Amino acid sequence: MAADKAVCEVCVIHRDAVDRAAARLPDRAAFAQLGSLYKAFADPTRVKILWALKEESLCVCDLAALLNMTASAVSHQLKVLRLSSLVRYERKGKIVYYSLADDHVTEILACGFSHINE
Amino acid sequence: MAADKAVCEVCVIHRDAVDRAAARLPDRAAFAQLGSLYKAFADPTRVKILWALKEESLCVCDLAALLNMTASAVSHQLKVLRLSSLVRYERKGKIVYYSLADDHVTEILACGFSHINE
DNA sequence: AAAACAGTTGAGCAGGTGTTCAAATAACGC
DNA sequence: GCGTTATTTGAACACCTGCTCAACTGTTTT
Repeated sequence: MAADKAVCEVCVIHRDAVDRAAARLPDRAAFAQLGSLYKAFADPTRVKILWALKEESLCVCDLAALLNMTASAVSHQLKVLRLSSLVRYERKGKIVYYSLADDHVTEILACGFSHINE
Repeated sequence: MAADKAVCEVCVIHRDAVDRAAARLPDRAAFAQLGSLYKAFADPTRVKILWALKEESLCVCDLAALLNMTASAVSHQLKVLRLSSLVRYERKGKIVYYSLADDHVTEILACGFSHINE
């Protein structure tokens, strides 16, 4: 909490409220994780991919055809989703099947969807 | 669905699965909205701001002190949150108080937090 | 082995993002 | 009015993102 820069220390209006807020804030790492998690959802292409995988597994070519994109572009986005642990994959011969990693993904999609439909 | 580009039409592996997925996908606009919504959450600074506002309203200076940032930087991020309708504000004299726009915001934060803590 | 196919990867590039800095706006006190 | 304080805004800048293209893994088939 040691502010080394000349931020706004003089003009803190509500010291007590700031202290209470500071007390209930999770640690720095949690916010980085939360930001990364939402960032993985923060692109229409990736949301489409996740939505498409809600009911059944699909391979990269299927997703490319569904989204009318190149397999390369889809693969790049799948890598992002893989690194965020939002999807899992299973290789069967030449074909790689992707599916959602867990129910949290569906849950977060549902959260967002209900918000934009309010 | 008319693919005008030479995407991957030849190599669609599971035509029926792709058709089913296409049938249950919301329209294009919904994905743009969903992407924008998650994008507003997709930054540690903004997540901190939202988290700080969960319990009580705070002014810009309070947030700047809490996050150890300049009021300008905080104001820029508050503008993003305002445009996404995630926060509301109320002016009282010189001071502008910010608070969360509705319960959906808290809900989406909770969704994400429970995911990273699994 | 070679060709064909599904998928991945890295470089490159246009476009977007987050902070800083300086200037502008808005409300209060003198 | 003038100065001070709280907040907003726009330009500038470094950094990050998402797509394309070409090259590369694997795996199957011939």
